[in-house]
Formats: sequence, C-alpha cells, structure tokens
Amino acid sequence: MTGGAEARDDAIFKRSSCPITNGLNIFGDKWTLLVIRDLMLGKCRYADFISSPENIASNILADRLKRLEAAGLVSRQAYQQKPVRYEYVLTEKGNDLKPILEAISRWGRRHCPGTDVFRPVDRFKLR
Amino acid sequence: MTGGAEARDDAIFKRSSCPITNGLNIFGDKWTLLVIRDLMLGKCRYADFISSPENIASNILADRLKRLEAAGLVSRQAYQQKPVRYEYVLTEKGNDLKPILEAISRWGRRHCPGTDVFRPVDRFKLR
DNA sequence: CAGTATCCATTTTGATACTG
DNA sequence: CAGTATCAAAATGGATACTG
Repeated sequence: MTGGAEARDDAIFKRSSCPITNGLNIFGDKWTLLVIRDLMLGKCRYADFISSPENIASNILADRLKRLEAAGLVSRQAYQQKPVRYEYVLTEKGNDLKPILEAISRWGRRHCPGTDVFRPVDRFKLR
Repeated sequence: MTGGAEARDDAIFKRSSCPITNGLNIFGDKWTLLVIRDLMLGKCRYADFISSPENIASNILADRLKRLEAAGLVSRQAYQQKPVRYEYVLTEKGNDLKPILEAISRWGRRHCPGTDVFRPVDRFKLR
C-alpha cells in the first residue's frame, strides 16, 4: 500500500458545514480532478489515464480510482472476464462535477494564454 | 523555509496546453482554494485566515499567500507602518476564480447534505 | 493489457516555539 | 498581531518489477 485509499477514507468522508471544504476533501488534490477531466473527455481505461500528458504514476492512479469509487463519483464495470478488466465511468454525482471543470477551464483559457478548449463528451451519447 | 513558495515557483508557472492543468498547478492543492474562499468572504488579514475552522498552520498560510501573490491572484497593501502590516485582496485574476468556487459550492450543497450557502461579498462594495 | 506491490526520495503537513 | 523558523511525521511521487 502507498498509504492509499484505505488509509485516507476518513479524509474523503470528513464533514464540514462548508460545502467547499467538503468538496475539496474529496477532489482537492493534485490528481483527482485530472482523472475526472479524462473521464469527461471520454477516457475510461487504465491505459487511457496513464497516457495523459501529465504522466500520473500507476500507483497514484490506482489509488485515485479507488478513492473516487469509494466517494461514489465513479463506478466501474467489467468489460471482460478472465482476467476481469474494468472500465471506469462517472456516476451522476461525478458527472455533476462538470460545471466545476468548465469553470476551471474557462479561467485557464482566460489567464493562461495558449491553452486549448475543454470539450467534455456527453456521457449519455457514449456507447 | 518549508520548501515554500520560492522552491516551487516553477510549479506555479509551469505551462501545459490544458487550461485545467494550468489552473490546478496554481490552486489545485489542499489549502489554496480555502484561502481564496476566505478572501471572497471578506477576510483579509492574517488572523482572519488563521481563525477559519479548517485550522491552517501559520507557516502554510504564509506560504500560500506568497504563492498567490507570486501568481498574481492576490495583492497586499500595508494598512499600518511600524511594524508594517498587510492586508490581502484579490486581484481581478483572483476574483475571476469566483465561478469556480461557486460551482464547487453548488456541488457540495447538492451532494454533501447539511452544508451552508457560500455567499461571497462583492469586493467592489468593500471599503 | 490492467493492475498490484515495493522501495526510496522528495514534498507537504502539523505542531510548536520564537520575534518585533 | 503578523509573521518566521525549525523539525519530525506523514503523504506523495517516480521508478521499477511482478502477475495473470
């Protein structure tokens, strides 16, 4: 274990009366929102996330996916048996993060010149 | 030094073509957006931030304020001399983070029952 | 491929003490 | 009050190796 998801489930579920604090307890770290971004861009398999330009380490990715599942933002579905393999999809709770990502993207576009447009796929158009 | 602002100025100014990555390089950590939230709630002095319920450590706060200033989201103005003391205010670039905080707040209100409303003060009504 | 596990270096934090 | 300094502990990160 990398001091991973299990060790910090308490952090995920910690409760404050501030909605921002609660949100950040779940996704306020360096990697989680990038994984969410990838999910919104239509990525759903391990290798998809690994191949993103930010170069997330495999152990960190595994940890974040577990945590996101524990927090109910992501669910996984087996797409093959023997060996069983999963793909990851946003739940409604996870999909509701879209306005946040869009707001971040808009800020980045305005204040960090030369950045691209963020075009989340409509998950209900997928598959 | 705590491996503080100076040591990571490169992280703040690191550039990606993804606007989300760029944004998160600046404010995608555990504490920065909470300081921003406080600023939007009208807090502007050291003791104000320290008194927030999340209990930020004084060294972390000092580091984040420096970083935010280096990134151009916050500026500080002396409100007294001998000893000189500063209060911190959001720049326009910092104030543009408001839609992000509002989106996070909306998500938190929806998915973390029992949380309060986030009511940023209009900074142009201040003083 | 899709993970899991491990090792180890670097970062980040948290607590506390100290200064003008 | 408004910070700065120090330091140990914890978290995080990156590289790499291993498994079915």
